[in-house]
Amino acid sequence: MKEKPKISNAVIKRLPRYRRYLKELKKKGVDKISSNEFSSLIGYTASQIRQDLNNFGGFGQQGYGYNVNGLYNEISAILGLDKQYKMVVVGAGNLGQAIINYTNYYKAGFLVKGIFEVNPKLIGISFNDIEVMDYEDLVEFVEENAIDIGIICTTRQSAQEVADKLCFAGIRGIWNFAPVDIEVPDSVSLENVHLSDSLHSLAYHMNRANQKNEEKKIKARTDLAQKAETANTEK
Amino acid sequence: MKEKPKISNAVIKRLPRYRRYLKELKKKGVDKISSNEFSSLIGYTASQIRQDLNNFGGFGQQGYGYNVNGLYNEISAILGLDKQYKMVVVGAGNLGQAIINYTNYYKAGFLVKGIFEVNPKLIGISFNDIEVMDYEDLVEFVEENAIDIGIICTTRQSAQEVADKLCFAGIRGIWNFAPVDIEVPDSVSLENVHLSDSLHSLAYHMNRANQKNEEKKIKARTDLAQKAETANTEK
DNA sequence: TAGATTGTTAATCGATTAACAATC
DNA sequence: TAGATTGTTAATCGATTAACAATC
Repeated sequence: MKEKPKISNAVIKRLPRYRRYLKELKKKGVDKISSNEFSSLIGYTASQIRQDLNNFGGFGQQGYGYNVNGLYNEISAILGLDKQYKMVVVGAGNLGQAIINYTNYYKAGFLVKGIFEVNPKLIGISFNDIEVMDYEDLVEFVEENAIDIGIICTTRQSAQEVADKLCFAGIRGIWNFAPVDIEVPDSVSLENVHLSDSLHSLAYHMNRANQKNEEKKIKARTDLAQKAETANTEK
Repeated sequence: MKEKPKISNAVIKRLPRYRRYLKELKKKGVDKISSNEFSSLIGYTASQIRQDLNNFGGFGQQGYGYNVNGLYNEISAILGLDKQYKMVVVGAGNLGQAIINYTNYYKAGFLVKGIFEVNPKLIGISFNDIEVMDYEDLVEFVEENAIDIGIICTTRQSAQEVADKLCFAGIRGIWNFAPVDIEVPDSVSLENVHLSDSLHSLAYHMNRANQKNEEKKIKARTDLAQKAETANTEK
C-alpha cells in the first residue's frame, strides 16, 4: 500500500488564497507565472509556494513556471470547488440573513436550500427566494434533500443542540458562526468563524501598536535629551 | 534596556478562547482551576497553557492553580477589552447590516458610531439607531470623532480605496470582510475575515473526510474478501 | 511539613526556508 | 545546448511538549 501524504492544515489554509490570486491573474490575462513572481505578489516565499504545491503533484514545469489557468483548475479541484454543495442556514437573525445573501452572489457551487428558525414571526417569510421553515422540520429536510453543509447562526446556547441534530440527520460539514466551540463526530467536518475572537485579537494588536508608538516616542525624546546633553558637554 | 519579549501570534490567537472558557467558568461559580483541569476543558495541553500565560506574567500560584476571576480580568486587560472602541462600518449591504446588529448586542466596548455608503437609496436610513451617512463624509467623520476601528464591508473592488481613506483619517485598526488582501501602513492593525476562504477549506475537509470513508469502505471490502478466501482455503 | 501545581528550562516536533540536482 | 525554474532533500527556525526545580 502507498504511503499516506498527510497534508498539514497550514498548507490547506493557504490554498484558497493561492486560488484567489490565480483568479486575479487569469482575469488579467496572465497565462504563466514562476514561483518567484508569484512570491512577490502573494507574499509567501517562492520556496513555500513550490513546497505547498508539490504536496498535491508536480503542477509546474522546469524552466517555465506554472500555467495560471491549469493551476487554478487544479487548486479548485483539490478544494472540491468543482462540485456543488447544498446548504441549510439555521437561525434567521441578522447574521443568518447576511450569510444567505452573501453566499448567494459570491459562491457558485454553494446553494442555500433552506432556512430554519424557532421564532414563529419569521417562519413563512422568504429571504432571497428561500423560505424560512420551522426548526422542528430541520432533520427531515436535511435527510430528504441530502444537504451537505449546515450553517449555524444561532445563539451560543443553542449551537450544540443544532449541531447534534444536523449530525444526526447526516450532514457532511458544519460552518459555525456561534461564539462557542461545538463538538461533532470525526466524520463531520467543522469550520468555526469566531468573529468575536477575531475582533479581540484586533484589539490586542491595536494596543500593542499603540504601545510600540509610545515606546518610540519615549525613545525619541530620550535620544533628543541625550543629544542635547552631549552638545552641552562639548561646549 | 529590557529585552523585548515578542509574543508570537499563535499565542495571541489563543487568548480570546482562554477568555471565553474563563467567562463560562465564572458563570458556573468556579473560582480556581489548575492548568490540568483547564487543559481537559479547553483542549490545549497543560504545558501550553502555563507557557502561554507566562508570556504575560505569573498569574498562577504554585500548589493552588489559577484564580478564575483574576485570570479572566488579566486576559481581558491584555486584549484591551477594558477599553472602549469607536467604530465605523463602511458598506451598508447585508453583511454591513449584520455586523452592526451583531456587534451591538454581543460586544460591550465596541460601539458602532457611524455607517457609510455610496448608494443614495441607503443614505439617511438608520440601522439600530445609527444613521447611514454619505461615503464622501467618511474621512471628516473619522477625524472629528476619533474613530478607532473601521469595518470594511464593501466589495472586493472598493476595499483598498476605503482602507486608504480610513488610514489617511487616522484609524487605528481595520476589520476587513472584503474578500481581498488589503495593504495598510505598519501603524495600523489589520484583521481579515475571509469568509469564502473559510468555506473553501471546509469544502476541502469534507471531501477528504469522504475520501477517507471511501478508503475505509474499500479496505473493509478487501478484508472481507481476504477472510472469505482464507475460509475457502481452510475448507 | 508534605503535596500540589506553577514557572521555566530543555527536548522534541513540525513547518518554513535554503540549496541544489533534475529537467524542461 | 544554455538558461531558467521546478521538484525535492537538507538545514534552520519556531512552536509545542516534557521535565523538573521552585514554591505556595
